[in-house]
Amino acid sequence: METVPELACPIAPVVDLVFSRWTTPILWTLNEYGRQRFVELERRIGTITPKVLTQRLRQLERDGLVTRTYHPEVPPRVEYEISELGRSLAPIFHNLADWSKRNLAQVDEARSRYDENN
Amino acid sequence: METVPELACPIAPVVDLVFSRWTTPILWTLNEYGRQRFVELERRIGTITPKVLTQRLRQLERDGLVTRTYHPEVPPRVEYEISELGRSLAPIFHNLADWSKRNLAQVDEARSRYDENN
DNA sequence: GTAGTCACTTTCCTCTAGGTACCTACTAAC
DNA sequence: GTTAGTAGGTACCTAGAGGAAAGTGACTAC
Repeated sequence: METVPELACPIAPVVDLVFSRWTTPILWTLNEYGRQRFVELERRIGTITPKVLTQRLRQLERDGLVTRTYHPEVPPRVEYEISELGRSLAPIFHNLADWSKRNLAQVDEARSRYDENN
Repeated sequence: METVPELACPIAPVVDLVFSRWTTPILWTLNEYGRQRFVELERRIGTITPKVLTQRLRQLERDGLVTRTYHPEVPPRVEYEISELGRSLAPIFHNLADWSKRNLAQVDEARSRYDENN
């Protein structure tokens, strides 16, 4: 009998790692469009603020899912790339996209049904 | 060029659905231990409060991932069960557990390396 | 007549993630 | 000399999620 929530659910740590706020769009974009600069990420994701993007990128770098390359030029140039470890998540992302395609409509139906009956 | 974050990342909706706070432990527990009552869930998950458990269960029921059965007895008895739609997520959970087993150590190593170099 | 069980509900409170806005150094270009 | 551009950093503020604690209703057992 464990009181620690991590042990009640073995995937809790990886969920924290991969599916915390903003990390999915960042990893997805890096995986989809390859190595790119800070502003490119910012524009592609669209609604993220630079402060939060920096925070999340630092965290992902620390976790070894993203590689940061700093070029000391003027103006400065920094490139972000998904690491090999990060790329190993691609099949899971693919599975999720697949599940989404197949079942998201059922979720919408369930919601409509639930809302009709209050 | 889309500014909507959902379109920048096709799996954003399913991430919101499945990996928002507390939903993973709940779904995992229901999938692992089968149909069970409110208090059983509460005890197994351990640190969740009744208020939040109710909220999350309602949401999962609305999304069609969980089935709720109310028995009008005294004291009242309510049973929760994972739905077929919910069960279709099991392979994804399995993949995550698998990835976790294989790669979580590398994440720890990456963190140690990062923290050493400040 | 009081305590206990269950599945919540309600009220109040805290805490922190995230947003806004502004600042930084450095140089080129106008 | 001022404007632009990059990759952030910093200070301040707010909304909302979530926790704590107590209440509820209906019945039973003691």
